[in-house]
Amino acid sequence: MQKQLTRRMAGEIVISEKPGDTLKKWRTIFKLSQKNLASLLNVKPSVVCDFEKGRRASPGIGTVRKFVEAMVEYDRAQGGKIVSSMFAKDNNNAVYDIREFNAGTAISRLIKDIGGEILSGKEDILERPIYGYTIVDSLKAITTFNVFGDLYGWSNERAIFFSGVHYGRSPMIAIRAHPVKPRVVIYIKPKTIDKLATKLAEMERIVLVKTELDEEEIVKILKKFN
Amino acid sequence: MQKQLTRRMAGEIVISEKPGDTLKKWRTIFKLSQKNLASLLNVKPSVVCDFEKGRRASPGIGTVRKFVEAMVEYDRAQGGKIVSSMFAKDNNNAVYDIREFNAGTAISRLIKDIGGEILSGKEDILERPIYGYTIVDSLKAITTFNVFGDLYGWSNERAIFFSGVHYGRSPMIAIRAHPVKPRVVIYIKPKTIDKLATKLAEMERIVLVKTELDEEEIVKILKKFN
DNA sequence: ATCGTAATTAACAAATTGACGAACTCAAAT
DNA sequence: ATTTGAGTTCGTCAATTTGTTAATTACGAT
Repeated sequence: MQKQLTRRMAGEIVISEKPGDTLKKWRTIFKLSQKNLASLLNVKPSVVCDFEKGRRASPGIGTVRKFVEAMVEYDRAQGGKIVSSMFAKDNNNAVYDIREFNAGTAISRLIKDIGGEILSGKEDILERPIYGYTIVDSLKAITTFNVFGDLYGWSNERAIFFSGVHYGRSPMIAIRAHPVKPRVVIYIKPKTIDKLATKLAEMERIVLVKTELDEEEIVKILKKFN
Repeated sequence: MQKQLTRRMAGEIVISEKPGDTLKKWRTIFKLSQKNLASLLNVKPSVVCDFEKGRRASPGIGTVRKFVEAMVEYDRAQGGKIVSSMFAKDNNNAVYDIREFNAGTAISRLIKDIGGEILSGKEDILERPIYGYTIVDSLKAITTFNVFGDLYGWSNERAIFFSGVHYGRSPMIAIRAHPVKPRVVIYIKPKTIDKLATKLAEMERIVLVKTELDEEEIVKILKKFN
């Protein structure tokens, strides 16, 4: 479990636009001051600061490893609270399923196969292809920070399924606010549909659909797509 | 999805005992020669080799980032086959089961619990911890291209179970050829054991074991491990 | 107003990286 | 028998990193 986390942290730091910021993020998650962390690493606090501020553009992997391992080891010595909470969070992840298709699939076919009802979307868009989908719990998606980064696979030409939808306002507002838009939004068993939701969908030229199938059934059907 | 993979690759490289070997593992997964990769990176092939061979103890994260991003980007330009196959766990039926442990488990305990018989492996290795296992059908593993990417989960410190083993030559040869090695190889109900298999295991310092339990029973037992 | 703590910045020496190119091994192919 | 391709090894050197010390800023709590 620790090893898994160190890998994830390291990967995140390496790929981050601003490795220093990511480093800092983790340090604060582990509730360490620069001084504390520095002493764990047997270096002066200014070194920690230099890395966080990006003054060293490309630190060595040895440095990164030392940093993440020191933090995880420190937590373990304290009882491993942070690390295990990290994995607890992972279990109630907002993303129920995410997949890419190998070939494009027409939107109309997807809708037909899942027995969807179109709430908004002109016919000319319906034959456009999509290349994947994401199923998210709408509430968790909004409360969990950062999910939006993970919502889109490598193609934005995709469908996003929202479960736990009441009126469908919040998900569409979130999409409206986000710079990258999906082609299709599908509400899973919504209670009712707010007018604003369809209006926003029209403005964004997004196909809005509702279905009465649950997540499990949808995944089963979409397994056939490739 | 690409980003997820780049992070995972980067994390694996950074935390690896031998970053160079891990780098090489990924290069081979992406079916690139050193020359190919070098040209993607606008460097000379010897540079790639130096990193794979670990000439630099602690390469910068910029280097790691360049490497993994170049590979993923290359794959994307080719249609994204490798990356998407990485995420398609379901249609790869060569893998019967794959799991990570939360804590390390001594090799000796694993062997005892599954009633394994040690064919090769010195005592000093038996107390080493492993962090997960993979059960694969040996024939399918070899005929299906790409499995080797999926064989290793998060940790290389793992056991690999092979089912459908005749003499146990091919699986060991495959392991011999692959840059990243498991700690333990377990043959499920082999007919007989070829001498070459044990010899290769010794050369690689891999614990080679056979068991008469079938896949189902093994999974049941390993469920208790965490 | 000042104290203490946390964080930032600058200047600097020693060590290491990142890249090249030339020479080399080892199979496999011509 | 030689050529080609893939990979390895290593001397070299500019650029960068790693770490130190010391000075500076920022900010709550006295």
